[in-house]
Order: sequence, then structure tokens, then C-alpha cells
Amino acid sequence: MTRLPLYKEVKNRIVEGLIAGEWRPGDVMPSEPRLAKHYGVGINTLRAALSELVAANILLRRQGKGTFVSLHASAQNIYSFFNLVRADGIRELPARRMLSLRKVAADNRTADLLQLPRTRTGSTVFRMKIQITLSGTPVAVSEIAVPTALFPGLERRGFEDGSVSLYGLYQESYGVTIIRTRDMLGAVKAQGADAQVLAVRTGEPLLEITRVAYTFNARPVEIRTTRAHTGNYRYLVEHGSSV
Amino acid sequence: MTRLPLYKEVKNRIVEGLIAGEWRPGDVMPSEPRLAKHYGVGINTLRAALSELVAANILLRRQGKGTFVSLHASAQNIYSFFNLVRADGIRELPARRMLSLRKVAADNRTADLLQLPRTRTGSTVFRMKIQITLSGTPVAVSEIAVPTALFPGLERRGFEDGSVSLYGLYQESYGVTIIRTRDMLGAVKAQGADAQVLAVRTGEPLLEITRVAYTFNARPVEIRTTRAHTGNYRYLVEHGSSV
DNA sequence: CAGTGGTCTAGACCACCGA
DNA sequence: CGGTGGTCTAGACCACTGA
Repeated sequence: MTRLPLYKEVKNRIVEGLIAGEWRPGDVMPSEPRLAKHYGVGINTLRAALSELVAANILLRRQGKGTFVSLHASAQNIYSFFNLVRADGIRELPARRMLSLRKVAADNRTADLLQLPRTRTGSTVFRMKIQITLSGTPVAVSEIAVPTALFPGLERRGFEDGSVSLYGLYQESYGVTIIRTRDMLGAVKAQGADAQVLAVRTGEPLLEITRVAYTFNARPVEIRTTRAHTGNYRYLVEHGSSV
Repeated sequence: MTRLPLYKEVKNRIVEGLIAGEWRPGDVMPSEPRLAKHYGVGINTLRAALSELVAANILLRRQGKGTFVSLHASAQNIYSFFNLVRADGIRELPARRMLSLRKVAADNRTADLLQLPRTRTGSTVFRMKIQITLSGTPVAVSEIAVPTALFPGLERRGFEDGSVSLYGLYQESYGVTIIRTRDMLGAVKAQGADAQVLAVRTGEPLLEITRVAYTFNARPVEIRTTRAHTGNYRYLVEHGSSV
């Protein structure tokens, strides 16, 4: 039972503030001296806390301007959770179209993955079907489930089509910030509606991506299954950093 | 034309030392005060340089013991560049078997990806074919190309079968440390020899992973195409960090 | 110009490790 | 016990930003 380092403590308190909405995405945080005073620590201890949050892409610092709460919609983040690129490595801006949206009882697997209670009546989730287009070509179809509790009114408003990432909309409209994802990839045969939407023959190989997306405190908030036609596109993974 | 921060300068000099073999993988580095004195900087500037190398998984620090040069073969790294896991997320230790090894002229695409000259006679590479087995089941087949210049004598010795990662052997036997990879994933139909080795029917969907692996200074040293049968296994990608 | 974050230092105390 | 890295502080100077 060892005591948490002071800077970790401060980091946690800042995260609590972010969860509580003390500062909202896009906001400027108070200056270093002010924050240091507020948490009763030296400025360099505060800086250690901020540095970890910057490394985690949750905060953003700009010399001469201040420390900001990251926006998913900002230029440097728009691709960070979107991995489909052209086979030659070039990134293209995706377009999204909602094919369907309904409110249903969560099946057991969905409830477990989202850590919702398996009540008798069933926890409810919104299920969406999304088509993703790159350069005018339909490339992927996603089935998405999110808890209704976190997205009140979604059944009425839905999500407009466009190229802003869904995660940007989660954040902007519902205050839900995705900070981590876990993808499991496999290859499957195209079937039924997917084959039709993607304009491929039944039985053609598709890339299937099953994702769980998390917000603060490792809380899962979305599960999504994407099937992508990888004729001219690929799923890109970069691992490690150059030195 | 702005001057590089001192700690970046120190970091670069340490990396140069690693490339030059001044310290080898597994070695203990000199203590902080000694390194600080050696580079003529304050101890906290040195620490900033070391911290970035630790973050990049190149160095490893243990309180009370010292700072070490990372080994690919060490427990925490054995999985870091291996992404195939059971569909339920459990990691299993892979086994490797070499199916073939030959020395050939690099085709243009290979030469370009490895940044080798397209000489008239052609740069030479070793081409290997590897089978990867998980829990006794053949799950993937990899075709690998590496420049002969970096792996002298490989055609005689080859790589013994086993479960140590190839990257561990690159490092141990040839002093080549892989620090970054770039994978492009797609879905393809099983064909010919691959279908046979993986014991699947022709036309079954396979996950195809095309990888370029880099060492220091963004130098590419290996290209590899893996085809995996994702019946019971998946390619796992974690993105972002929990807070 | 004043205010911000970025870099750099000196020095203290602590926790961990192995002899 | 002495040596290691881990944490924490105070304080200085610099570079960038916007008014």
C-alpha cells in the first residue's frame, strides 16, 4: 500500500475536473502558476501531471497561448481513430451516411461489453448502421451500439451525415470523449446487405473490425463492427516511434 | 533555423552511441550523474533525454538497479510487435518454423521499400517463408525479405525454429534492433500453397498484413507479407491510453 | 509589452536493490 | 549499507503569442 506520487494525484484530480465538466473540450485551462497554486504543488510537479495528459492526447499545449482541452474534431485528431487509408498509404477524408437508427434492448454480449446490467427487461442501446465512403466509393459498413443513457434524445435527432468523425459528434453533442479503442481484426466473406451496400459479390473477402471504444476511467461507451472492402484501401497500423 | 533543445541533443547522442554499439542490448548504462557529467548537462536535462527513450521502449529504467538497453527478447517486449491473439483476447505464445530461405535479387518494389539501390545487377535480399503456429494450429504464413548486407551469413545459418521472435534474433545475432513497424491490413482469398499450409479451402478469406519494419534513423530493414487464417484468432490493435 | 509554455539547472529527500 | 532511479521543489532564462 504505497502512496501515489503527487503528480499522479494531481493528474487524477485534473481528469476528475474534465469528467465533471469543469473545463470543456476546446477550453483554455488556467495558467501553470494558477493551477499549481490551486492544487498546492510546485510548478514542475504540475507540469509532470500535464505532460502525461498531453502524451495521452487529452490536453494540448501551445507555447505562448496556453493549455487546451483537446477536441476530437481538431485537425490532428480527425484521423487518430480512423485507420482506413488508400493502399498506397495516402489518407483521404471519409464521408459518413446513416442507414438506420433504432432503440433496442441490448443482447447479453452487447450488455457485457458495454458493462451494462443484464436486467430482466434489458438495458437499452441505440443501434446504428453507417456507411463510410472514401472518394465517392462505399468502402465500409459499420454497425454501432451505444447505451441510450449516455445519448439522450439521439433517437429523435440522429447524427447528420458528413465527414466529422462520429467521435467528434459524441463529444460535441453529448460530452462523451473517446480516449481509447481496442480493435480486433479478421477476414470474413461478404454476405447479404453488406455485399449490396459495398457493391461486391457475395463471398468476396472483407476486413471485419470489432471495436470497443472507451472514455475516462476505462468505461466502454461504444461497440462497433465494421466490414470493409479492401480492394483499394487498407487498415493502417503504426507501432513504435522513430528516433 | 532554431537550435535543438539540449535534452534532444543529448538524446540524439545517446542514440548514436546505441547505433555505434557503445552499449549493447541488455547492457546497463552508466548512472545518471556519470552520464550527465559525460554530456556536460544537468542531471534533469539528462533525465529528460532518458525519459523519451524509455517512452520509445528503447531504454528501460528500474529503480535501485539502473538504466538498461531494451532487449526484444525480454518478457514485456515479446508481444509488442506480434498482434495475433485468440478471438477471446487471450495471448498465446507463437511458434515459428522456417519453410524456405534463399538469396535472390530484389525486385524493384522490394528494393524501393527497403531503400536499396536499383542496380543493374540488383541488390540482393534474403527471402524467407515462415509458418506461425499457435497452440499447435498453423495460423499464419509470412514471406519475409531482408537485405543481405545487414545479415551476413544468414544463408548458411538460417534461423532455428522456436518461439523467440525473429526480431529478437535479428537483434541478438546481427545487432539489428527493430523499433517501429507499419502494417497495412486487408482481406484476400486463400490460394495455392498458403491454403495448403493453413489447411483452409481455396477462396476462404484470409487476413493479409503487409509490414515494413524500421530500425534507428527510420531505416527500413525488413518487409514482410503475412497471411493469417482468422477463424479462432484476431489481429489486435490498441489505440490511446486509459486514464 | 506582458503573459504564456519550453527548457534548464541545482539540490533535496525518498524507495528500491543487492552486497 | 551505498548506489541506483523516482519524486519534488524553487527559480532562472528563453521563445512564442497577441494586444
